[in-house]
Amino acid sequence: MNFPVVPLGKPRGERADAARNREQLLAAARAMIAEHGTRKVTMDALAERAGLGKGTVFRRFRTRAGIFRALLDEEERRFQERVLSGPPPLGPGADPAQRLIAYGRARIAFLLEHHAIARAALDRAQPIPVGEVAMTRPHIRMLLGLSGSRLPHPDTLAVQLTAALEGPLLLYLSMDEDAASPAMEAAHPLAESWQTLIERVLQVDLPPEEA
Amino acid sequence: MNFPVVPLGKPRGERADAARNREQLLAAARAMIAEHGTRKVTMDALAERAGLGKGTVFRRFRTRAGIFRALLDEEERRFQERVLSGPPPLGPGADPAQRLIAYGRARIAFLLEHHAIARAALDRAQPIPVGEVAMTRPHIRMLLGLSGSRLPHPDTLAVQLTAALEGPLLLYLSMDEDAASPAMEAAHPLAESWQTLIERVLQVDLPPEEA
DNA sequence: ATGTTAACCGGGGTAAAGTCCGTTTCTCTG
DNA sequence: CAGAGAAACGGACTTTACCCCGGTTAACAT
Repeated sequence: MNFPVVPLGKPRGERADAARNREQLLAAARAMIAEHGTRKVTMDALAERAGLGKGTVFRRFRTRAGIFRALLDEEERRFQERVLSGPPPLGPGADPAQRLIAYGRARIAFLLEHHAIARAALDRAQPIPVGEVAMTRPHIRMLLGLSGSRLPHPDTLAVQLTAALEGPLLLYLSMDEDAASPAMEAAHPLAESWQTLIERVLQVDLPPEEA
Repeated sequence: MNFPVVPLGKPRGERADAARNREQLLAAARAMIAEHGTRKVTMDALAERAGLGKGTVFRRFRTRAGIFRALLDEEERRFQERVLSGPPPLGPGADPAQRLIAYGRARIAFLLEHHAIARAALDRAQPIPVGEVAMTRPHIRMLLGLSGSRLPHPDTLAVQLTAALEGPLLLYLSMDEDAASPAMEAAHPLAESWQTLIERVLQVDLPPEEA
């Protein structure tokens, strides 16, 4: 009697065909976005392009926003790695204030780069499942805690700082579709302003040390 | 050769029937929201309830979100009046820091009260037309200017503070549909936290003077 | 190998947003 | 008051997100 593969632990592994199809769908979505922007990524078109049925697309991603969330998740994982184990000041090692500032800069760049996808990943039906696609709030929360600054409601403040960082790019800034050079112009003041915000909230005063 | 109608001046006043119908539509929408929540306000149902055709609904409001924007605009106007000409510290008269804090408190209460409509007014197709439905950003911008605090990028900072104030309620907090008592619980720390934010950004320190 | 089962596949079906265009209604002028 | 022109109306039409269900297939145990 030989032991079966993976006796338990996971309820069940993803089936091989399913995995293959998911890759095909994500690849097709990426291609369609590159060609025509997010607007043209319809469920029918995506299914046809990937050579699959419509039902399959919905089983994999639940909703249209889900596709973009999945796409974003990949990038997000890379980003998260840089934050969790990359070099300081983004990664561990620097002091909390500097890490917050560095995080803000990096996050703004990230959101700018994936702006179209990030917006399409929003689903007005449900609020953003904080901490799933977004690591921002818990990370900010942690750094606030490490900072040693006495803050009355750090959890709530973390929510508000998260909104201050991501909201402008998700909600308020226009920048529709093109946004190549105007993006860079918008990024700079946002990052500067974020630094000011952090310095004042943590009551530190770092000299402007740019790269 | 006689001159055509309305040489110039106004493009044209709104036609009487149009005005009447708009009122009917808004009233119907309000009733439907009160009865079944925003989810059940569909364009077809709204048209039927108001005794009008669907085309009419779309001409008036362009999009589904437009209905809720219109609804919100009315409340917003009332709110705006309190801010622009009401008693201090919300209205003019108090010092900028206190007004910012008061504005935040009032705004949080406002968004809490109209949470469902505000969320339904979001349109992921277009970003928020800043300054149209929302007076928040310009108001914050003005008060930052009046505060005398030297801030590097006040315009951008105003955007971020706006997001910090409105984002949590629009984007991140769940609170779906019911939110009567949990709402009040959520409101308090948000307001406290907003006060901290402002105090630190403006580098003032107001003693906790509660009502 | 092979039976069992749970997950997957596909495509046709529904509901709701948004568009079009022929028809009706208003309003202004003479 | 009559008539012209502009604006508003209405509802059928199109598009698209999302559901459903019968048939199929991969994974596992024996």
